[in-house]
Amino acid sequence: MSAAARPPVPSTARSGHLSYAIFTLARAHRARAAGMLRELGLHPGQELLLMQLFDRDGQSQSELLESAGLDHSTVSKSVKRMQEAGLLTRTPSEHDRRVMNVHLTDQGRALRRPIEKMWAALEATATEGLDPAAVEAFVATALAVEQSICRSDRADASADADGGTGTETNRPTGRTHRP
Amino acid sequence: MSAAARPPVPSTARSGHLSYAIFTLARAHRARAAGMLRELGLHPGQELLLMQLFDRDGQSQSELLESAGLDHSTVSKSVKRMQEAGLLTRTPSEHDRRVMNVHLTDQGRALRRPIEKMWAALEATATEGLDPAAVEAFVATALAVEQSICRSDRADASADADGGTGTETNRPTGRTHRP
DNA sequence: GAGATTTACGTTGCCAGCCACGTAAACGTA
DNA sequence: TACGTTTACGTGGCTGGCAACGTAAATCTC
Repeated sequence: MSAAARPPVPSTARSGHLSYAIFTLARAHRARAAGMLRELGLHPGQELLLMQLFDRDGQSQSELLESAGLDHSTVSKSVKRMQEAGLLTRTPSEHDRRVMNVHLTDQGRALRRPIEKMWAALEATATEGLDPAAVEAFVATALAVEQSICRSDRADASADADGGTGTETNRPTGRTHRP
Repeated sequence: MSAAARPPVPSTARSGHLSYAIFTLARAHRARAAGMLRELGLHPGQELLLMQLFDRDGQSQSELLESAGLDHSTVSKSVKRMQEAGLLTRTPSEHDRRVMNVHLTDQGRALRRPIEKMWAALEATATEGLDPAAVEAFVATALAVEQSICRSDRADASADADGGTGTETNRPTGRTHRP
């Protein structure tokens, strides 16, 4: 836990210290968030779904995964567990018998304020002793980086026409994308 | 894939847009890295262990988890899988029969250049069209935020004298079965 | 209207990651 | 020497997350 104080940057990553910074920062941030969420009885990731439901209760799972940016199987499993925990309910839609509408229970709704407080505390911790202008600049750059990555992601998907795989070292599953 | 273009920030997270930016950026970055690693036959996280071994081959697992910042069980399992994949070997130490020294195989060593290229490509993608000064400022702020979080983490750990939390809503920590 | 396609979920399998428990070995102290 | 403590691992259990397959239902196409 205390080892993260001085991250010994591997030389292989030295050519990409921005990427490495993102990685280590995200890890520390995630660990801190996980610790705070644990006090609320939540697992990391669940608070995102709840926040989406706070904004719009009764979303379908597909809307939920779109707004939260998750995989549908992740949402399916998480929602199931949160239902068993009594945080929300799943009711089949009347108009479309495929969709499941997710509604908060009172118990789930009761978590809104604690989550808000947790989130604010996390933000206060993160921005402690920082110039607000630096924070704004950071957020702006973060957004730009994220958009660059997404843009490159789309470009990579469209340039995926080549069928050459040739990668059989491990088995991170065969590469299957592209409709 | 197209959904990630415009992240609909939940209102509950609006009080902490730096945290939210970290979260979404890390997700995009991680997804991009995972896609590139897949072409190398690696799973996300494994490249960090390899990079540590590139710098110092023959580390013990405890040194490895310290330098990579991971849990010992994670390292134990990942190393085991990577051993089965032929990337490295685990040999018991002679002086201390508890420790396992991890050495790269030729196959693992052969991944150094591809990982370097992958890392550089990822960095190029991330910093595409960005002012180098903005990148430097971003990295500096990221480091400051990370240190703030770690500092608060230590403070929280020392103030952990009270054991009873009273939260039995879910069960985020152990407590799998009642003691 | 029959068949193909798309959509919305469910489910499984696998991996990363953390926590907790357990074990063997080294170490420390009485 | 005996015994408790620390260290280094291994393992099981649980969750988050993604890929892939499967199913039911809505929709499109002919």
